[in-house]
Formats: sequence, C-alpha cells, structure tokens
Amino acid sequence: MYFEVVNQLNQILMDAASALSPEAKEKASDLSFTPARDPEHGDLAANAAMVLAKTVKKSPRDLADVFVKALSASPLVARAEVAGPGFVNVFLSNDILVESLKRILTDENQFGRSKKYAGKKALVEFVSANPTGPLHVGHVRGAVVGDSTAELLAAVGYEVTREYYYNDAGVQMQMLGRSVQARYRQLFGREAEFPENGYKGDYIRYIAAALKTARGDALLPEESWRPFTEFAADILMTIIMDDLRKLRVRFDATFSERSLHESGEVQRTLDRLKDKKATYEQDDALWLKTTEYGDEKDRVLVKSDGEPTYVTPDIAYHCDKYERQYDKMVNVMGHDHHSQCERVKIALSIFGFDLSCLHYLLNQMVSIERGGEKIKLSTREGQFMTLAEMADELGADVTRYFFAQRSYNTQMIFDWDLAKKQSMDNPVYYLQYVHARACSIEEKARERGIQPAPDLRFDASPLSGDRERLLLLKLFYYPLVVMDAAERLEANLIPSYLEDLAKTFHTYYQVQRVLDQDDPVGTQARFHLVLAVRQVMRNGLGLLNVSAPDRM
RNA sequence: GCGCCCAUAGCUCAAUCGGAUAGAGCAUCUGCCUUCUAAGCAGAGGGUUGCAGGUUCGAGUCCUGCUGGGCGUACCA
Repeated sequence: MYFEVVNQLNQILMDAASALSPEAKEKASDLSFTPARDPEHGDLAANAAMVLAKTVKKSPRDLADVFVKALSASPLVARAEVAGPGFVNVFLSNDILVESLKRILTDENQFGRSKKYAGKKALVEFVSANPTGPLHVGHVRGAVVGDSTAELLAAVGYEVTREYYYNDAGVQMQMLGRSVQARYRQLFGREAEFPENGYKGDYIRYIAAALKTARGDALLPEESWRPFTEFAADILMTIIMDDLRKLRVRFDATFSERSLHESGEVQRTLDRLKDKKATYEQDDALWLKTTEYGDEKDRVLVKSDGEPTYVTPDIAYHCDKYERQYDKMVNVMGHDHHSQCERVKIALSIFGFDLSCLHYLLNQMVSIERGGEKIKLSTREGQFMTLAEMADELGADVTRYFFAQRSYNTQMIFDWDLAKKQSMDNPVYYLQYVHARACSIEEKARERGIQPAPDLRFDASPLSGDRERLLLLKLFYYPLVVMDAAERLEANLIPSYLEDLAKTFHTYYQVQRVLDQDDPVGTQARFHLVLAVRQVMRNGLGLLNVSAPDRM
C-alpha cells in the first residue's frame, strides 16, 4: 500500500515537472516523497521544488505551488500545501490509511514483505569463525547482524543462502591438532611437550578426553597431528553450530577451506592470477601486485615454504561465490579484517568481477560493561565472554535485540546490567509488552463477543482522530522501513521503528480506552487498530528473530 | 608514518542514504493505578553534534585540515 501510494504521488510530481521544461524532465525521475518527521508537515513530504528550482529558474515556493495544484486533484490526497523554503507537504486521505490497515489484517505475516527482488539470489556469509575454540561476543554480534540481514533480504524477495566459511587448513588448525595431541598423550601419563603457541583453554582437555573415550589408546603411536585436528574440528564445529542454535541462528551451508585445496581451486586461482600478470616471484615466494591498486606494499600469496597464505584460498572462495552467480553477496566480519577484504577485492577486480554486488559489513569491536566496569576481553588471556554464556544468562531475545539495535559500524558497549534487567528499562520487553498487551485486549474483546468484522467491513470513522491517525500512519510506513533496512543493509532501522511504534501505542493505550461498552462503533474500529499494531509488531520482531509473547 | 572506522544530552544510542525546531532510553526531579496488564503513561531540566574552515536554497550528515580514541598495517589466521 505504501509503495502504491507513493509511486502514484511521485508520478504526479514527475508529470508536472516534465511539463515545465526538457531539463526538468530529465531530473524528474529523482523526485520522491518521504515520510514527514513532524505531523505538522503532513504525512508525506517532497523536496522536489527545491531540487528543481535552479533548472527551471523559478523560486522554490512558486514551483511548489505548481506541484500542490497537481497533487490536490488526486483522490489519495486530502490536502497538499507549500511549507518552509519550498517543501510540498501532503496530507493523505483517511480512506487510504484505513485501506492500509485492512491490508495488514488481510496479509498478516506477509505484511511488510515484498516481492521486489523475487527471483534474485543472495548469499550472506557470516560468523565464519575457525573451529579452534568456542564463539565469543564478537562472533555474537556478527551472528546477529548476519542473520538479521539475511532475514531482511528474504523479506524483500531474495532467495537467501546463509553460509559459514571456515578455515580447516593451515597453521592454526595444525596448532589445534598438536594441542589436542599433547593433552591426549598426557591423559595416558606420557611425557608430551605442549606446543609453544598452543591452545591452552580447558576445552582442549575435554576434546582429548572425548578422543580417548572414542578411540582408546589407538592413537598413541600416531605421529601426525592430522587425525587430532580432524577430530577436534568436528567436535568444535558441532559445538559452534549448537551454540548458534541457541541464538536461533541456522546456516544453509558450510564451506570448508580444505575443499578448495583438494578440488584444485586454490591452484587454479593462482594460475589465473599469473595469467593476468598480476604476480611475481621473489625470495622463493609468490607475490600479488597489490600496490598497483593502492596498497602500500605487495602481498604474499604463496610463502617460500610452498604453503599459501590466508588470503589465497579466500580469493579462491570468492571466485567460487561469483561463479555461483549471486545477485548480491554480503560478507559480515570483524572490522579487524578490513585490510584483508581490500586484498580480496583487488584480486577480484583483477579478474574483472563486478564489485558492486559484493558488500562487506565490517562490525566494530564490542566491549562489555558489567557492574559499572568494563570487562577486558582477550582471547589470549583466556578471558572472554562466550556465546553460550550470553545465550544462557540473557536468553536469545535479549542477546539478539541488543546487537540488532545498534549499527554494526560503531564500536559498542554492551550494557550487561541493563540486558539482565527484566523490567521496563529493558527495550526488548518494552516491545514485547506491546504484543502481550494487544493479545490481552483481544482476549477481553472475545470474552465480550467482539470479533473482527466479516470481510473487514466496519465503520472506520472513529479512526480519524489525531491519536488513531498517528498510529495508522506508523503502520502505513512499515513496509518502507523494511525495504530501506534491506536495501541499505542496516538491520538496526527495524528496532528504531519498532520502538517508535511501541511508544505511540503505549501512549495511545493510556489515554484511549479501546473496549468501551458505551461506544460499540468506536470499540469495533479501535479493536481492528489494535490487532493491526499487534501484527506489525509481531512481523517486525520476527525479522529480528525475537519472540512475540502473548503474555508477560 | 600510512590505511579503515568512530566522535551527537551526565551515560548508552537514534536521526528516513543533504531537509524543516537534532530525538529516544537510562539516570535526576514532579505527577498518574475502583474500569482492556503501572513490564505502562504525562511533564521538567539537560546540546555551540570534538575543533576550524569550505561546498549550497539548506550540513550532525559531503570536502579539507587539526584534536582525541579503536582497529589494521606478517612469508599469522
């Protein structure tokens, strides 16, 4: 409904502008209405007159007058006026807002969703932590941002694949295996030297114990670290996926680095880079000429010992993504990887891939504040907040919401004490309370025999009051918020909107009785309004994968 | 040194991709429960958007230069 209305109004602007001059016609496609911030500015506002004033050589206000005249003829428009320096403000007819309300009740779970990108494929790669230990807070942020973004893309029509890429090859995995191997030998009382930079966490001991249970002493004579790595990686991946499930995060696919080596993709990628004359050999190593693309120094692709560096399989992986032909690829990772991304992008552009469909969401660091002091998070010191701890102590709803609420692009301080509070201070409950409250009203209504009108035919005139209209408008905007959030890849727009809607609803509830025995017509109308608010709240929370409880 | 990102109320964060008088929540203060959930609502105080310039009808948002912080800058991943 929102888009139908705005498109119609935009068309009126375009037609009016096109009639003025050829130059104006060229610019006309940029003209667009957006929701007005201030109720006094109407429901929708357009800056078209100010944008076009110069090309048409007219004053913005005179030009705005032209638009207002054209808009006033539309049945969608109750009133249009010129305001301020030349804004065109439109007040929508109540009929349209009521139509939108009915659309919500008809579309239910589908309201706010769109088919705009139907037929397009999107890949969201996120978390992608190596299976060398349990997930910690930083990964939680990535998990929530990635999963919410995937949900949003699906909401606007994309066929979305959630993918987890993990490095199961290379030095770190070797270290993991050797750490387990040492612990395993120690379990049998053997002398075993623990590797210098090995993983010291307790979970390594558990894995060793599990290995002993599974295989007994069969691996004692084993010299190679490989079987230990394999065993440990399997267990850790299982733990990681179990932990993620606690946050309601599930993946459609995992992609292993090792498979890229085994299939020859890594070698093929190197060959192709050589063909492009983008590499050279020096000191027994193979280098990529990244300086030709603005890097401060060239980067090593293959070390002098013949092993590829981290970036090489990563390039191969991204080539594979491109070959799988996605319309949009989103990579969610920690900001500390940004220089890594740049190198991958350089390689991709050498191959001539279109970088505009590849989006990196680099989320900034998270610190946790608890009891008034910041908790230092350091994996090396073995001091970290794990995903499991967060999910168990705070629950999936709170954990997810706190991360979804903030832009991924800013460093964030996680207020543990607030998250822990089960009260009105906690924004999650504030939103959920809207839903529970609406459910409660519905229950009371049904007790009194009040039900949704058949075919939604009810007298909507009681909804033309200022307070009702305000709610109708917020509901009307919802599809735009979803579209914006999806197109801009900013999931945090959803919480902002929902908090605004919640505030408006709670205020309304306080001043206006919904079920009023002395006013059956008003009751019927307001009842539908409440059901619509509940539906939108439920849909919005659903995009964040946060639950909408019937009771609290 | 160089690169990326950030700086908004005492605190945590928004601000419809350049729009109208910069908004919420927490904290502080003042009110509101015989009637659908007070896990709520109303009101008050709190700001030179780090600093200085520039671009234009219009800048928290864009460009330049500073200041202050985070991260990166490996033949680690």
